[in-house]
Amino acid sequence: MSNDENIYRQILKAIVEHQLPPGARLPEDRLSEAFGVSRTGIRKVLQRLALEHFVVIEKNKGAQVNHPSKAEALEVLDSRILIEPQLIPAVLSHWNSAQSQHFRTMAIEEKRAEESNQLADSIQLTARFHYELATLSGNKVLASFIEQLCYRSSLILAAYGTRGSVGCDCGEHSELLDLLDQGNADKAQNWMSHHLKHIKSSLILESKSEEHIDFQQLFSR
Amino acid sequence: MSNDENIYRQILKAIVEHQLPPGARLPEDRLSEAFGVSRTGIRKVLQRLALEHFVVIEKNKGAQVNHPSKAEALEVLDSRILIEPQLIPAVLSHWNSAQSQHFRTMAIEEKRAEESNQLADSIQLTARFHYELATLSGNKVLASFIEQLCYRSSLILAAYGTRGSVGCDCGEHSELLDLLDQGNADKAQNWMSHHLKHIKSSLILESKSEEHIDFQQLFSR
DNA sequence: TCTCTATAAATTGTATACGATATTTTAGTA
DNA sequence: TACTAAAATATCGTATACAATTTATAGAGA
Repeated sequence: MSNDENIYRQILKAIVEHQLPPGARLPEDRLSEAFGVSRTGIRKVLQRLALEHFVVIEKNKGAQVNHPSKAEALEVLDSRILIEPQLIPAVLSHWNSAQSQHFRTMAIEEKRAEESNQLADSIQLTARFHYELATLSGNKVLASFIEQLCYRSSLILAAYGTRGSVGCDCGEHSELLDLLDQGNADKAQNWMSHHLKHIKSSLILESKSEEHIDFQQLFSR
Repeated sequence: MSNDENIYRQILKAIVEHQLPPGARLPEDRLSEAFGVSRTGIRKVLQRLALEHFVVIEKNKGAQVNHPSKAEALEVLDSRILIEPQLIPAVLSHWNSAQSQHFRTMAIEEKRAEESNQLADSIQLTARFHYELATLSGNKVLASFIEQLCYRSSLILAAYGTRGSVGCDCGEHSELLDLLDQGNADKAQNWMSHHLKHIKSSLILESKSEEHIDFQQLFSR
């Protein structure tokens, strides 16, 4: 793996695992010092992260971890709701016992991580489950888009998630695997749809002081 | 618009309008000279274009216009087939006579450009029609993904399109507008699906010497 | 004439330099 | 003390420099 790619992944990991919270600043000097490369290399990965919406770069102000707007949060989830269930038929056409076994293992690890409050692992595994499932559809273009949306979802949960529930309370991923093992496309599709809608509806999007605080109104009597 | 953005759009335009054909090399010096900025700025936009799959950067070899593989071509079209028809209901919910008028105008310009063999304009307008329609769905995340897929489709047509047919022979975009004006979601959805499948099936993906030539087999008797 | 090799040219990768902009600190004044 | 202004500091944007690598060229030998 190239050095750039390595740096990219480390920073992305820190963001999606909530080590770098939304709004955290990412000064180029500090990062270049930390990774032992010049600012040139750091700028490259920051620009990539910006294109992928993980950080926001403001001219002459540098990069900070993106704090997704409510609208963005909903759009990301809606996108997944639109796409992921539709991938199920293609996934089923590649489904076999080896695949099943692989995903079972992942689901178990995931559950274990969640139960033992291993936040970082839990987040990673949840995203990977959805991403690898999308990969099984055979369409790499869509799969990598879904991958991005999964990671963005992790960031969204950092901003709007209910504390503790990283993934979903609505049952386990293993339920989906049961349906896939049965070859039941319709039910699997429905399950996926409900699953994502449940995550969406679990977001706390109320007040949360979106960007602008109206002091005029706040202090009027 | 920032200067970077300006350079980015100019190069992207040249690629999707087939002025820079698949495989064309993009040396940093020439570009920096042409745009009157240092290589630093050029590298930035080349890296962006690479992330978006419009160019391919090979270590120590620089950038060249991407020559999409057959698999990539099919995956891009399949992605559009999966998503774009699904957006119709949301589009319809925002549909009104002003929108209709706007798209009618675009469709007419598009037809005119195609009839008078204005390749570049024709390509741009075709992509814009689909992109702006996606935007009307209200989901910016999906819309910008569709935008990218539309531009990638232009590049794919440069590589695998039948000469002349930039967009679609299967009727006009105005047909879709009729269905939208009627508020017929099902038919509009079907139309979109058929439209994209038609474009997909019009690609010439035969022999075309994909990457590796097997001389062993070629000269065996 | 062809092929191989050595040299030269072109091109990219990365670091550094320096001016521009933003942020913080400090000093001064009401 | 509170507020403003100015200086100092931090940080970014862009150009340039130089080493590393690839590509093109030229010449020698078969």
